[in-house]
Amino acid sequence: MKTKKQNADFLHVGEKLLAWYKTYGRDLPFRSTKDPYKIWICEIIFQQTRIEQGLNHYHNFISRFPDIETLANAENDEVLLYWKGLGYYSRALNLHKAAQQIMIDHEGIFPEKYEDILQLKGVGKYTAAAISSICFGAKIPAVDGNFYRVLSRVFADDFDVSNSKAFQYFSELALQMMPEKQAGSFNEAMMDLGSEICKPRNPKCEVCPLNQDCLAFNLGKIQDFPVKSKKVKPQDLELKYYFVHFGDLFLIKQRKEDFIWKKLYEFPVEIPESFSGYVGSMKTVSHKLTHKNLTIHIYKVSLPTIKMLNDFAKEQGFTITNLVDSHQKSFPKPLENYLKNID
DNA sequence: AATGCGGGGAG
DNA sequence: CTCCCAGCATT
Repeated sequence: MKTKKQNADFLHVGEKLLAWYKTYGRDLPFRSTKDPYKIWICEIIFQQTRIEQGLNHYHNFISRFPDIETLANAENDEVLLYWKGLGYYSRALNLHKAAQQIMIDHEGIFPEKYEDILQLKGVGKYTAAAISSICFGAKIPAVDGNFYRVLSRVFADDFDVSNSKAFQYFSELALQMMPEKQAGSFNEAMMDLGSEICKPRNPKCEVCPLNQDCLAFNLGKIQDFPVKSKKVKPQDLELKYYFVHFGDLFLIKQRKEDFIWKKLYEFPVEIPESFSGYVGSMKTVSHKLTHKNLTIHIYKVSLPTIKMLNDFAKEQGFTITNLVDSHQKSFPKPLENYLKNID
C-alpha cells in the first residue's frame, strides 16, 4: 500500500524526470511531429531496435510511404524491401496489413482511442500507449525495457521483469509518477533516461537527475537491477543453399510466412541430380540470430546452358533474376552479404 | 506461461 | 563470448 506521502514523492520524481528531459532529451526526427502515422511507424521500427540502427530505415520508409493510404496501396514486396536488414520482418507485414485495416475500419483516419489503436496488427500495449500518449495526450505509461530498468533501480525493486505480470506491475508504478499533463513527454523522458543515463551497463549515475531518489544507487546495488530470470540458449542450425546461375542470371524464391525471415527471398535449397556435375565452390558463413546459431553452406552451381536454368525454374517455381534486379528484393542478411561478394 | 522472431553494438 | 535493445503474436 502506498501512502499519500509516498504518492507525492512519486510525483516529485516524475517532475524531475520531465524537467531533465526538457533540457537533455534527445533531438530525434520524430520528436517534432505528432502525426500518429509517423509516430506509429517509428514505434514499430524501434521495437527491439536501437535508434542508430533504425534511423535511416525510418527516413526512407516515411519518404516512400508518407501516409496511411500510400502504405496501404503499396505492394507487399516493396514494403519488405524498405525493411531490408532491419530484422523481425513480421513487423513490416503487420504494418502493411494494419494500414489496410485503417483504410477499411477507420476510413483512412488513424484511430485516436487506445483500445482502437491496440486492435491494429502488430500493435501491442506498449505501442498503443506510446501513440495515444504522444499524439493524443492519454495518461498511459508506455512501459518498455527502459521503464523496467529505471523503475526497478529507482525503487530497488526485484520484481522479475521476465514475469508476464511485469508489464502490469511496472505500469501501476509508473502511473503514480506520471504527471497529469505531458504524458507523452514523460514516456519519452523515461526512454531517453534509460537510453542515455540509466543504461543496462555502466549507467551514468553521477549525472542522473534521479540519483538522489534512486534507492539502488544509494544502496550501491545498481548492478542487481533489473532482475531478469529467463535465459534461452541458442540452438545450432545448418542451412544449405545453391546459388544456381547462368552468367549473370540466378534463381530465387520467396520464403513462406513462417519460421525465420518471413517472406524474404532465398536461393534453392536443393538441385536435381543432373546438376551435380556443375557444382563448384562452396562458401560457409556463420550467422547469429537471437535463438539460433546458423551455419550456412552456399554452393555455387554454374550451369552451361540457359535452358537448364529456365527448365529448373519453371518446374520448381523459381524466379530468374540478376544482381541488379535482386536489389529490389529483400534477402536475409547472410544471403545479402553473399550476393555482395560473388566471385 | 513459454516460445519464436533479426540484426547490430557494447563490454 | 554474452547481453540487450522504443515488443508482439502465437500456442
